Amino acid sequence: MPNELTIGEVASRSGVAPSALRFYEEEGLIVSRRTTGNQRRYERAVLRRVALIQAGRAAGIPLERIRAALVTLPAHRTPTRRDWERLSRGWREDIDRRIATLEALRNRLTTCIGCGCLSIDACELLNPDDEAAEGGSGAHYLQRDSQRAHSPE
Amino acid sequence: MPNELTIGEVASRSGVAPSALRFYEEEGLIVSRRTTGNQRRYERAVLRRVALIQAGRAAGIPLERIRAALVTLPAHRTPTRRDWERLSRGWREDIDRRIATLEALRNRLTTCIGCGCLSIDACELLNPDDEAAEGGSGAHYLQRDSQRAHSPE
DNA sequence: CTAGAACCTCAACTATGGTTTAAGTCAAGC
DNA sequence: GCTTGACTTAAACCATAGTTGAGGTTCTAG
Repeated sequence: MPNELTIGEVASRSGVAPSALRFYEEEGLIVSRRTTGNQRRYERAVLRRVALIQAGRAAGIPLERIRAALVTLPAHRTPTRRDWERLSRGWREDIDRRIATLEALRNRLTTCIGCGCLSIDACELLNPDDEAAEGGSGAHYLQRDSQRAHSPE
Repeated sequence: MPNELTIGEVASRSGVAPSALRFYEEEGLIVSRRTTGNQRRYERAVLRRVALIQAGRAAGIPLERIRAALVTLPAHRTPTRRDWERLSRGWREDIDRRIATLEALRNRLTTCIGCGCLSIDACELLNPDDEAAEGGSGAHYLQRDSQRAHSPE
């Protein structure tokens, strides 16, 4: 059990491609020391950080926000509950907001499908502004959140 | 009340930039006829389609999927409940899956914050593979969905 | 000592979802 | 009839989140 890891080891253990790890390092999300031969060596703690990055990505949190959260964590020492609590609070709010947006949209879809309304023309999702336009834009109720995620598969 | 709309009218009524409307047309999500002077004129029905595009975008559904859904809708006639039902069923599943993923992550965050566990090292979110790596990748439980959305503000 | 796997850098490329810019055309009001 | 605003195209550009490829180096095993 080595206590320093090569990029390949981190990659296979975390499921993140070496190219992505290098990219995360460029972006300041993780760090590495270099061997005399200029190869990266990672502390085991980097696995935790990479796991957090993956969690954040899965939640649609932009890398920049993840980076901002990670810099508040100790780079070497195991994070304390306090560290972790601070970090996750912000993300929770984010996730809550995104869930709320999706649920609102889902409800609207359901209403539009299930409604016994005489005319589909009365549906607010399908008819943002069509008849009753009075300047401004339709579909205000759809808050676009700043989510982003990539399917690397 | 004109029954054909210029691109500027569609833009201001829908809240979508003219450049985006042209882009949607290129991508086959909407159509327009041209005046003798080569300017676009839109049927009012395009407003409904644009509203759907916005709804899909807000849900993180990729444009290509939205396009696929839209081609099943009548281009000119008002969609019937059947049309609409068919389209929205697929999206609902998508939204449900995305909500489930987010909720799973949120629960994990909450557990990790709230747990009275002796060591944060025991947390599965923070320790995907760290001690107990047996090949493969960590954080399997985080299904990355193919969401995408942009904040145009 | 040498083959081959794993690593290095840098630049270019991918995909999505558009915006911006340049150069020119059209439509409407005065 | 002319100015002004809205429209046209095409190509270039933006951000995010990486991947790919070329060309070269290092590490490890036999």
